[in-house]
Amino acid sequence: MPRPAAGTPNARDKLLTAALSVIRAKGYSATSVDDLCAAAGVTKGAFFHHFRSKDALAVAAADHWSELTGGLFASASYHSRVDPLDRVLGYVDFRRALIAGELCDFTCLVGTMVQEAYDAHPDIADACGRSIFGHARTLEGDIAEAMDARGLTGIDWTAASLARHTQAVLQGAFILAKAGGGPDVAVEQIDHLKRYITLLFEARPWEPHPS
Amino acid sequence: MPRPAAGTPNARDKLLTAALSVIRAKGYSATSVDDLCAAAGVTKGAFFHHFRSKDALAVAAADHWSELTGGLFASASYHSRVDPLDRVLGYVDFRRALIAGELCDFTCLVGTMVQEAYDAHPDIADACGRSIFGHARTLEGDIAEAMDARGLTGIDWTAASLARHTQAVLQGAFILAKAGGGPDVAVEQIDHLKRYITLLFEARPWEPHPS
DNA sequence: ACAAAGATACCGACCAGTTGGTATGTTTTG
DNA sequence: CAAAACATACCAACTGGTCGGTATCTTTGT
Repeated sequence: MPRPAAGTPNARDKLLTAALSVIRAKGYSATSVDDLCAAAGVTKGAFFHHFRSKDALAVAAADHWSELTGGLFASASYHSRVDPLDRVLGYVDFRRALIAGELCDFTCLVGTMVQEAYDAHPDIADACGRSIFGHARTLEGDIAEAMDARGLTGIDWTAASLARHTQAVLQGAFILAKAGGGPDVAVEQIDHLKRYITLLFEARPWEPHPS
Repeated sequence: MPRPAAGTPNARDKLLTAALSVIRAKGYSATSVDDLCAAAGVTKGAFFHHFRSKDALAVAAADHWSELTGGLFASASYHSRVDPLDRVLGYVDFRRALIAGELCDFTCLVGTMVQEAYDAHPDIADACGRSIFGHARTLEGDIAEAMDARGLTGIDWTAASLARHTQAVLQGAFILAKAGGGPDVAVEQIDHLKRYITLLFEARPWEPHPS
Protein backbone atom coordinates (compact mmCIF):
# COMPACT_ATOMS: atom_id res chain seq x y z
CA MET A 1 0.00 0.00 0.00
CA PRO A 2 2.61 2.61 0.97
CA ARG A 3 4.59 3.66 -2.00
CA PRO A 4 8.14 2.57 -1.17
CA ALA A 5 10.16 5.48 -2.44
CA ALA A 6 9.75 8.83 -4.14
CA GLY A 7 13.04 8.82 -6.01
CA THR A 8 12.31 7.80 -9.57
CA PRO A 9 8.70 8.10 -10.68
CA ASN A 10 7.27 4.61 -10.63
CA ALA A 11 4.47 3.39 -12.85
CA ARG A 12 1.84 4.22 -10.26
CA ASP A 13 2.83 7.88 -10.01
CA LYS A 14 3.21 8.19 -13.75
CA LEU A 15 -0.30 6.80 -14.21
CA LEU A 16 -1.77 9.15 -11.63
CA THR A 17 -0.08 12.15 -13.19
CA ALA A 18 -1.21 11.12 -16.65
CA ALA A 19 -4.75 10.56 -15.43
CA LEU A 20 -5.05 14.18 -14.29
CA SER A 21 -4.53 15.63 -17.74
CA VAL A 22 -6.05 12.90 -19.87
CA ILE A 23 -9.29 12.60 -17.91
CA ARG A 24 -9.65 16.37 -17.71
CA ALA A 25 -9.35 16.57 -21.48
CA LYS A 26 -11.36 13.54 -22.59
CA GLY A 27 -13.63 12.82 -19.64
CA TYR A 28 -13.57 9.66 -17.57
CA SER A 29 -15.67 7.27 -19.66
CA ALA A 30 -14.01 8.26 -22.91
CA THR A 31 -10.58 7.65 -21.42
CA SER A 32 -9.53 4.05 -21.93
CA VAL A 33 -7.02 2.13 -19.89
CA ASP A 34 -4.86 2.01 -22.99
CA ASP A 35 -5.03 5.80 -23.25
CA LEU A 36 -3.79 6.12 -19.70
CA CYS A 37 -1.00 3.60 -20.23
CA ALA A 38 0.13 5.30 -23.42
CA ALA A 39 0.12 8.74 -21.81
CA ALA A 40 2.04 7.43 -18.80
CA GLY A 41 4.45 5.36 -20.88
CA VAL A 42 3.67 2.11 -19.11
CA THR A 43 2.02 -1.12 -20.10
CA LYS A 44 -1.33 -2.57 -19.18
CA GLY A 45 0.30 -5.09 -16.91
CA ALA A 46 1.74 -2.30 -14.80
CA PHE A 47 -1.65 -0.61 -14.68
CA PHE A 48 -3.47 -3.60 -13.24
CA HIS A 49 -0.57 -4.38 -10.95
CA HIS A 50 -1.10 -1.07 -9.16
CA PHE A 51 -4.87 -0.63 -9.57
CA ARG A 52 -7.55 -3.23 -9.13
CA SER A 53 -9.67 -1.67 -11.89
CA LYS A 54 -10.16 1.48 -13.91
CA ASP A 55 -12.57 2.69 -11.27
CA ALA A 56 -9.94 2.18 -8.57
CA LEU A 57 -7.56 4.39 -10.50
CA ALA A 58 -10.23 7.08 -10.73
CA VAL A 59 -10.63 7.04 -6.95
CA ALA A 60 -6.86 7.20 -6.48
CA ALA A 61 -6.65 10.03 -9.03
CA ALA A 62 -9.32 12.00 -7.16
CA ASP A 63 -7.44 11.52 -3.90
CA HIS A 64 -4.20 12.48 -5.62
CA TRP A 65 -5.94 15.60 -6.93
CA SER A 66 -7.03 16.49 -3.40
CA GLU A 67 -3.46 16.23 -2.15
CA LEU A 68 -2.03 18.24 -5.04
CA THR A 69 -4.53 21.09 -4.81
CA GLY A 70 -4.45 20.98 -1.03
CA GLY A 71 -0.74 21.60 -1.10
CA LEU A 72 -1.04 24.33 -3.73
CA PHE A 73 -3.54 26.37 -1.74
CA ALA A 74 -1.97 25.68 1.64
CA SER A 75 1.29 27.22 0.48
CA ALA A 76 -0.26 30.30 -1.15
CA SER A 77 0.72 33.65 0.29
CA TYR A 78 -2.72 35.09 1.01
CA HIS A 79 -2.90 33.10 4.24
CA SER A 80 -0.53 35.57 5.90
CA ARG A 81 -2.88 38.54 5.64
CA VAL A 82 -4.16 39.80 8.97
CA ASP A 83 -7.74 40.68 7.99
CA PRO A 84 -9.64 37.39 7.53
CA LEU A 85 -11.77 38.95 4.79
CA ASP A 86 -8.55 39.80 2.97
CA ARG A 87 -7.63 36.16 3.16
CA VAL A 88 -10.97 35.12 1.70
CA LEU A 89 -10.70 37.64 -1.12
CA GLY A 90 -7.07 36.63 -1.54
CA TYR A 91 -8.23 33.09 -2.18
CA VAL A 92 -10.63 34.34 -4.85
CA ASP A 93 -7.88 36.38 -6.49
CA PHE A 94 -5.61 33.36 -6.38
CA ARG A 95 -8.22 31.23 -8.13
CA ARG A 96 -8.64 33.96 -10.71
CA ALA A 97 -4.92 34.06 -11.42
CA LEU A 98 -4.89 30.31 -12.03
CA ILE A 99 -7.19 30.66 -15.02
CA ALA A 100 -5.00 30.89 -18.06
CA GLY A 101 -3.97 28.85 -21.06
CA GLU A 102 -5.68 25.70 -22.17
CA LEU A 103 -8.99 24.65 -20.63
CA CYS A 104 -7.73 21.26 -19.52
CA ASP A 105 -4.93 22.98 -17.61
CA PHE A 106 -7.07 25.00 -15.23
CA THR A 107 -10.33 23.08 -14.96
CA CYS A 108 -11.16 20.74 -12.10
CA LEU A 109 -10.63 16.99 -12.36
CA VAL A 110 -13.17 15.99 -9.74
CA GLY A 111 -15.81 18.39 -11.02
CA THR A 112 -15.44 16.80 -14.43
CA MET A 113 -15.47 13.24 -13.14
CA VAL A 114 -18.38 13.51 -10.73
CA GLN A 115 -20.75 14.39 -13.56
CA GLU A 116 -20.06 11.04 -15.18
CA ALA A 117 -19.73 9.02 -11.99
CA TYR A 118 -22.45 10.20 -9.64
CA ASP A 119 -25.00 7.62 -10.73
CA ALA A 120 -23.10 4.49 -11.75
CA HIS A 121 -19.84 4.77 -9.79
CA PRO A 122 -20.63 5.70 -6.18
CA ASP A 123 -17.07 5.19 -4.94
CA ILE A 124 -15.70 7.62 -7.52
CA ALA A 125 -18.45 10.10 -6.73
CA ASP A 126 -17.60 9.84 -3.04
CA ALA A 127 -13.95 10.58 -3.73
CA CYS A 128 -14.94 13.60 -5.83
CA GLY A 129 -17.32 14.79 -3.13
CA ARG A 130 -14.62 14.50 -0.49
CA SER A 131 -12.32 16.58 -2.68
CA ILE A 132 -14.80 19.37 -3.40
CA PHE A 133 -16.42 19.67 0.00
CA GLY A 134 -13.12 19.05 1.77
CA HIS A 135 -11.60 21.96 -0.12
CA ALA A 136 -14.63 24.12 0.66
CA ARG A 137 -14.14 23.35 4.34
CA THR A 138 -10.67 24.86 4.24
CA LEU A 139 -12.31 28.23 3.55
CA GLU A 140 -14.83 28.10 6.39
CA GLY A 141 -12.44 29.29 9.09
CA ASP A 142 -11.48 32.54 7.40
CA ILE A 143 -15.06 33.27 6.40
CA ALA A 144 -16.31 32.65 9.93
CA GLU A 145 -13.57 34.86 11.32
CA ALA A 146 -14.47 37.60 8.88
CA MET A 147 -18.13 37.39 9.89
CA ASP A 148 -17.16 37.50 13.53
CA ALA A 149 -14.71 40.37 13.18
CA ARG A 150 -17.34 42.48 11.45
CA GLY A 151 -20.10 41.54 13.81
CA LEU A 152 -22.37 40.07 11.16
CA THR A 153 -25.42 38.84 13.02
CA GLY A 154 -28.99 38.09 12.11
CA ILE A 155 -28.00 36.92 8.67
CA ASP A 156 -29.51 34.04 6.77
CA TRP A 157 -26.34 32.42 5.49
CA THR A 158 -23.48 30.55 7.07
CA ALA A 159 -19.74 30.41 6.57
CA ALA A 160 -20.05 26.83 5.37
CA SER A 161 -22.67 27.71 2.77
CA LEU A 162 -20.64 30.64 1.41
CA ALA A 163 -17.60 28.39 1.23
CA ARG A 164 -19.62 25.90 -0.82
CA HIS A 165 -20.89 28.74 -3.00
CA THR A 166 -17.36 29.68 -4.00
CA GLN A 167 -16.89 26.15 -5.28
CA ALA A 168 -20.22 26.18 -7.10
CA VAL A 169 -19.31 29.39 -8.92
CA LEU A 170 -15.93 27.99 -9.87
CA GLN A 171 -17.39 24.73 -11.17
CA GLY A 172 -20.01 26.66 -13.11
CA ALA A 173 -17.33 28.94 -14.49
CA PHE A 174 -15.49 25.93 -15.89
CA ILE A 175 -18.63 24.64 -17.58
CA LEU A 176 -19.32 27.97 -19.25
CA ALA A 177 -15.70 28.10 -20.35
CA LYS A 178 -16.04 24.63 -21.89
CA ALA A 179 -19.30 25.66 -23.53
CA GLY A 180 -17.40 28.10 -25.68
CA GLY A 181 -16.80 31.08 -23.41
CA GLY A 182 -13.17 30.25 -22.80
CA PRO A 183 -11.06 31.60 -19.95
CA ASP A 184 -12.65 35.05 -20.21
CA VAL A 185 -16.08 33.84 -19.16
CA ALA A 186 -14.55 31.91 -16.27
CA VAL A 187 -12.78 35.03 -15.03
CA GLU A 188 -16.04 36.95 -15.38
CA GLN A 189 -17.71 34.52 -12.98
CA ILE A 190 -14.97 34.90 -10.40
CA ASP A 191 -15.32 38.66 -10.61
CA HIS A 192 -19.02 38.27 -9.81
CA LEU A 193 -18.13 36.00 -6.91
CA LYS A 194 -15.69 38.53 -5.51
CA ARG A 195 -18.28 41.29 -5.89
CA TYR A 196 -20.83 39.17 -4.03
CA ILE A 197 -18.49 38.47 -1.12
CA THR A 198 -17.54 42.13 -0.98
CA LEU A 199 -21.20 43.17 -0.89
CA LEU A 200 -21.95 40.69 1.88
CA PHE A 201 -19.37 42.37 4.09
CA GLU A 202 -19.81 45.89 2.71
CA ALA A 203 -19.93 48.96 4.94
CA ARG A 204 -18.85 46.89 7.89
CA PRO A 205 -15.44 48.04 9.09
CA TRP A 206 -13.03 45.46 10.24
CA GLU A 207 -12.63 45.27 14.01
CA PRO A 208 -9.67 43.07 14.91
CA HIS A 209 -10.74 40.49 17.38
CA PRO A 210 -9.66 41.47 20.91
CA SER A 211 -8.57 38.07 22.03
CA MET B 1 -36.44 16.55 -43.13
CA PRO B 2 -39.76 17.80 -41.73
CA ARG B 3 -41.24 15.23 -39.43
CA PRO B 4 -44.47 14.25 -41.15
CA ALA B 5 -46.94 14.08 -38.28
CA ALA B 6 -47.09 14.54 -34.53
CA GLY B 7 -49.78 11.99 -33.87
CA THR B 8 -48.00 8.86 -32.72
CA PRO B 9 -44.48 9.30 -31.41
CA ASN B 10 -42.10 8.06 -34.07
CA ALA B 11 -38.74 6.49 -33.42
CA ARG B 12 -36.93 9.78 -33.77
CA ASP B 13 -38.93 11.50 -31.05
CA LYS B 14 -38.76 8.46 -28.81
CA LEU B 15 -34.98 8.43 -29.15
CA LEU B 16 -34.66 12.13 -28.40
CA THR B 17 -36.86 11.82 -25.33
CA ALA B 18 -34.95 8.79 -24.11
CA ALA B 19 -31.65 10.55 -24.71
CA LEU B 20 -32.55 13.34 -22.31
CA SER B 21 -32.91 11.07 -19.30
CA VAL B 22 -30.35 8.40 -20.16
CA ILE B 23 -27.53 10.80 -20.98
CA ARG B 24 -28.29 12.92 -17.91
CA ALA B 25 -28.03 9.81 -15.74
CA LYS B 26 -25.08 8.01 -17.33
CA GLY B 27 -23.22 10.72 -19.17
CA TYR B 28 -22.68 10.86 -22.92
CA SER B 29 -19.69 8.57 -23.42
CA ALA B 30 -21.03 5.90 -21.08
CA THR B 31 -24.33 5.85 -22.95
CA SER B 32 -24.21 3.35 -25.81
CA VAL B 33 -26.37 3.40 -28.88
CA ASP B 34 -27.88 0.15 -27.64
CA ASP B 35 -28.74 1.84 -24.33
CA LEU B 36 -30.60 4.56 -26.16
CA CYS B 37 -32.42 2.12 -28.41
CA ALA B 38 -33.46 -0.02 -25.45
CA ALA B 39 -34.70 3.00 -23.49
CA ALA B 40 -36.62 4.29 -26.50
CA GLY B 41 -37.98 0.86 -27.45
CA VAL B 42 -36.61 1.00 -30.99
CA THR B 43 -33.98 -0.92 -32.87
CA LYS B 44 -30.54 0.05 -34.01
CA GLY B 45 -31.77 0.20 -37.56
CA ALA B 46 -34.22 2.92 -36.64
CA PHE B 47 -31.49 4.82 -34.79
CA PHE B 48 -29.17 5.05 -37.78
CA HIS B 49 -32.04 5.74 -40.10
CA HIS B 50 -32.77 8.98 -38.25
CA PHE B 51 -29.28 9.94 -37.11
CA ARG B 52 -26.05 9.79 -39.08
CA SER B 53 -24.07 8.90 -35.95
CA LYS B 54 -24.19 8.89 -32.18
CA ASP B 55 -22.68 12.37 -32.24
CA ALA B 56 -25.45 13.57 -34.54
CA LEU B 57 -28.02 12.38 -32.03
CA ALA B 58 -26.23 14.30 -29.30
CA VAL B 59 -26.45 17.48 -31.33
CA ALA B 60 -30.12 16.85 -32.03
CA ALA B 61 -30.72 16.11 -28.34
CA ALA B 62 -29.06 19.37 -27.33
CA ASP B 63 -31.23 21.29 -29.79
CA HIS B 64 -34.29 19.43 -28.56
CA TRP B 65 -33.30 20.38 -25.01
CA SER B 66 -33.08 24.02 -26.05
CA GLU B 67 -36.59 23.91 -27.48
CA LEU B 68 -38.05 22.12 -24.47
CA THR B 69 -36.53 24.42 -21.87
CA GLY B 70 -37.18 27.45 -24.04
CA GLY B 71 -40.86 26.65 -24.05
CA LEU B 72 -40.92 25.91 -20.34
CA PHE B 73 -39.44 29.26 -19.35
CA ALA B 74 -41.27 31.27 -21.98
CA SER B 75 -44.61 30.14 -20.60
CA ALA B 76 -43.76 30.75 -16.95
CA SER B 77 -45.87 33.31 -15.12
CA TYR B 78 -43.13 35.57 -13.77
CA HIS B 79 -42.92 37.31 -17.15
CA SER B 80 -46.12 39.21 -16.39
CA ARG B 81 -44.70 41.12 -13.43
CA VAL B 82 -44.38 44.84 -14.01
CA ASP B 83 -41.10 45.49 -12.19
CA PRO B 84 -38.31 44.06 -14.33
CA LEU B 85 -36.29 43.17 -11.23
CA ASP B 86 -39.28 41.16 -10.04
CA ARG B 87 -39.14 39.27 -13.30
CA VAL B 88 -35.45 38.51 -12.83
CA LEU B 89 -35.97 37.33 -9.26
CA GLY B 90 -39.06 35.44 -10.44
CA TYR B 91 -36.85 33.52 -12.83
CA VAL B 92 -34.52 32.62 -9.97
CA ASP B 93 -37.44 31.48 -7.82
CA PHE B 94 -38.74 29.45 -10.73
CA ARG B 95 -35.38 27.71 -11.14
CA ARG B 96 -35.35 27.04 -7.40
CA ALA B 97 -38.78 25.44 -7.53
CA LEU B 98 -37.66 23.09 -10.29
CA ILE B 99 -35.11 21.45 -8.02
CA ALA B 100 -36.79 18.42 -6.51
CA GLY B 101 -36.71 14.66 -6.72
CA GLU B 102 -34.00 12.70 -8.45
CA LEU B 103 -30.82 14.39 -9.62
CA CYS B 104 -31.24 13.29 -13.21
CA ASP B 105 -34.67 14.91 -13.28
CA PHE B 106 -33.58 18.48 -12.58
CA THR B 107 -29.99 18.69 -13.80
CA CYS B 108 -28.99 20.13 -17.15
CA LEU B 109 -28.39 17.93 -20.19
CA VAL B 110 -26.12 20.32 -22.02
CA GLY B 111 -24.10 21.19 -18.94
CA THR B 112 -23.46 17.49 -18.46
CA MET B 113 -22.63 16.84 -22.09
CA VAL B 114 -20.33 19.77 -22.72
CA GLN B 115 -17.89 18.56 -20.09
CA GLU B 116 -17.34 15.38 -22.06
CA ALA B 117 -17.59 16.91 -25.51
CA TYR B 118 -15.71 20.21 -25.38
CA ASP B 119 -12.40 18.76 -26.52
CA ALA B 120 -13.15 15.88 -28.85
CA HIS B 121 -16.63 16.69 -30.22
CA PRO B 122 -16.74 20.34 -31.30
CA ASP B 123 -20.14 20.11 -32.92
CA ILE B 124 -21.72 18.77 -29.73
CA ALA B 125 -19.94 21.41 -27.68
CA ASP B 126 -21.26 24.08 -30.05
CA ALA B 127 -24.82 22.84 -29.64
CA CYS B 128 -24.40 22.87 -25.85
CA GLY B 129 -22.92 26.36 -25.97
CA ARG B 130 -25.80 27.64 -28.05
CA SER B 131 -28.22 26.19 -25.52
CA ILE B 132 -26.55 27.66 -22.43
CA PHE B 133 -25.65 31.08 -23.80
CA GLY B 134 -28.88 31.31 -25.77
CA HIS B 135 -30.82 30.74 -22.59
CA ALA B 136 -28.70 33.31 -20.76
CA ARG B 137 -29.51 35.82 -23.46
CA THR B 138 -33.23 35.51 -22.72
CA LEU B 139 -32.52 37.05 -19.31
CA GLU B 140 -30.55 40.03 -20.56
CA GLY B 141 -33.56 42.15 -21.43
CA ASP B 142 -35.14 42.08 -17.99
CA ILE B 143 -31.79 42.64 -16.28
CA ALA B 144 -31.01 45.61 -18.51
CA GLU B 145 -34.47 47.06 -17.86
CA ALA B 146 -34.01 46.65 -14.14
CA MET B 147 -30.66 48.41 -14.30
CA ASP B 148 -32.18 51.18 -16.34
CA ALA B 149 -35.26 51.61 -14.16
CA ARG B 150 -33.10 51.96 -11.07
CA GLY B 151 -30.57 54.22 -12.70
CA LEU B 152 -27.60 51.98 -12.11
CA THR B 153 -24.65 53.79 -13.64
CA GLY B 154 -20.92 53.68 -13.23
CA ILE B 155 -20.97 49.99 -12.45
CA ASP B 156 -18.42 47.42 -13.53
CA TRP B 157 -20.75 44.68 -14.68
CA THR B 158 -23.17 44.26 -17.57
CA ALA B 159 -26.59 42.71 -18.01
CA ALA B 160 -25.09 40.05 -20.23
CA SER B 161 -22.45 39.09 -17.69
CA LEU B 162 -24.98 38.83 -14.86
CA ALA B 163 -27.18 36.70 -17.09
CA ARG B 164 -24.25 34.38 -17.71
CA HIS B 165 -23.51 34.33 -13.99
CA THR B 166 -26.96 32.96 -13.21
CA GLN B 167 -26.19 30.04 -15.50
CA ALA B 168 -22.77 29.49 -13.97
CA VAL B 169 -24.24 29.32 -10.49
CA LEU B 170 -26.90 26.87 -11.65
CA GLN B 171 -24.39 24.62 -13.40
CA GLY B 172 -22.15 24.71 -10.35
CA ALA B 173 -25.12 23.93 -8.13
CA PHE B 174 -25.78 20.78 -10.14
CA ILE B 175 -22.18 19.64 -9.78
CA LEU B 176 -22.22 20.09 -6.02
CA ALA B 177 -25.51 18.22 -5.88
CA LYS B 178 -23.95 15.36 -7.85
CA ALA B 179 -20.91 15.43 -5.58
CA GLY B 180 -23.09 14.32 -2.72
CA GLY B 181 -24.83 17.46 -1.58
CA GLY B 182 -28.13 16.53 -3.18
CA PRO B 183 -30.95 18.95 -3.95
CA ASP B 184 -30.40 20.88 -0.71
CA VAL B 185 -26.98 22.12 -1.74
CA ALA B 186 -28.33 23.11 -5.15
CA VAL B 187 -31.08 25.18 -3.53
CA GLU B 188 -28.49 26.75 -1.26
CA GLN B 189 -26.58 28.02 -4.30
CA ILE B 190 -29.70 29.55 -5.81
CA ASP B 191 -30.40 31.32 -2.55
CA HIS B 192 -26.91 32.83 -2.72
CA LEU B 193 -27.57 33.87 -6.31
CA LYS B 194 -30.82 35.57 -5.34
CA ARG B 195 -29.08 37.33 -2.47
CA TYR B 196 -26.38 38.55 -4.84
CA ILE B 197 -28.84 39.95 -7.35
CA THR B 198 -30.82 41.59 -4.56
CA LEU B 199 -27.66 43.21 -3.18
CA LEU B 200 -26.68 44.50 -6.62
CA PHE B 201 -29.96 46.42 -6.84
CA GLU B 202 -30.33 47.11 -3.13
CA ALA B 203 -31.44 50.50 -1.79
CA ARG B 204 -32.39 51.62 -5.26
CA PRO B 205 -36.12 52.23 -5.46
CA TRP B 206 -37.84 51.22 -8.61
CA GLU B 207 -38.76 54.10 -10.88
CA PRO B 208 -41.10 52.96 -13.63
CA HIS B 209 -39.71 54.07 -16.91
CA PRO B 210 -41.57 57.18 -18.17
CA SER B 211 -41.85 56.14 -21.76
C1' DA C 1 -60.55 5.02 -59.34
C1' DC C 2 -56.64 2.28 -59.20
C1' DA C 3 -52.44 0.20 -59.62
C1' DA C 4 -47.52 0.86 -60.60
C1' DA C 5 -43.59 3.35 -58.73
C1' DG C 6 -41.10 5.32 -55.39
C1' DA C 7 -40.10 7.24 -50.97
C1' DT C 8 -39.98 6.77 -45.90
C1' DA C 9 -39.78 4.25 -41.57
C1' DC C 10 -38.22 0.56 -39.46
C1' DC C 11 -36.10 -4.08 -38.48
C1' DG C 12 -32.34 -7.29 -36.82
C1' DA C 13 -28.36 -9.89 -38.17
C1' DC C 14 -23.79 -8.84 -38.83
C1' DC C 15 -18.91 -6.62 -38.91
C1' DA C 16 -14.36 -4.95 -37.58
C1' DG C 17 -12.32 -2.64 -33.95
C1' DT C 18 -12.05 -1.52 -29.02
C1' DT C 19 -13.09 -2.29 -24.22
C1' DG C 20 -11.72 -3.64 -19.35
C1' DG C 21 -9.59 -7.32 -17.47
C1' DT C 22 -6.59 -11.80 -16.95
C1' DA C 23 -2.88 -15.17 -17.17
C1' DT C 24 1.67 -15.82 -17.62
C1' DG C 25 5.77 -14.47 -18.29
C1' DT C 26 10.49 -11.51 -17.45
C1' DT C 27 13.17 -8.13 -15.05
C1' DT C 28 14.54 -5.55 -11.09
C1' DT C 29 15.45 -4.97 -6.16
C1' DG C 30 16.21 -5.82 -1.30
C1' DC D 1 16.47 -16.26 -3.71
C1' DA D 2 11.96 -14.24 -3.03
C1' DA D 3 8.95 -10.81 -3.75
C1' DA D 4 7.63 -6.78 -5.90
C1' DA D 5 7.50 -4.29 -10.38
C1' DC D 6 6.76 -4.45 -14.88
C1' DA D 7 5.91 -6.55 -19.74
C1' DT D 8 3.54 -9.50 -23.35
C1' DA D 9 -0.09 -12.11 -25.14
C1' DC D 10 -4.52 -12.86 -25.03
C1' DC D 11 -9.80 -13.05 -24.26
C1' DA D 12 -14.85 -12.46 -24.05
C1' DA D 13 -17.94 -8.73 -24.14
C1' DC D 14 -19.20 -4.76 -26.08
C1' DT D 15 -18.65 -0.62 -29.30
C1' DG D 16 -20.45 2.36 -33.17
C1' DG D 17 -21.83 1.51 -37.54
C1' DT D 18 -23.40 -1.20 -42.03
C1' DC D 19 -26.46 -3.69 -44.85
C1' DG D 20 -30.09 -6.27 -47.05
C1' DG D 21 -34.63 -6.59 -46.43
C1' DT D 22 -39.86 -5.50 -45.27
C1' DA D 23 -44.04 -2.88 -44.31
C1' DT D 24 -46.51 1.27 -45.02
C1' DC D 25 -47.48 5.57 -46.92
C1' DT D 26 -47.47 9.14 -50.95
C1' DT D 27 -47.20 10.29 -55.56
C1' DT D 28 -48.30 9.72 -60.24
C1' DG D 29 -49.81 7.87 -64.85
C1' DT D 30 -53.80 6.47 -66.98
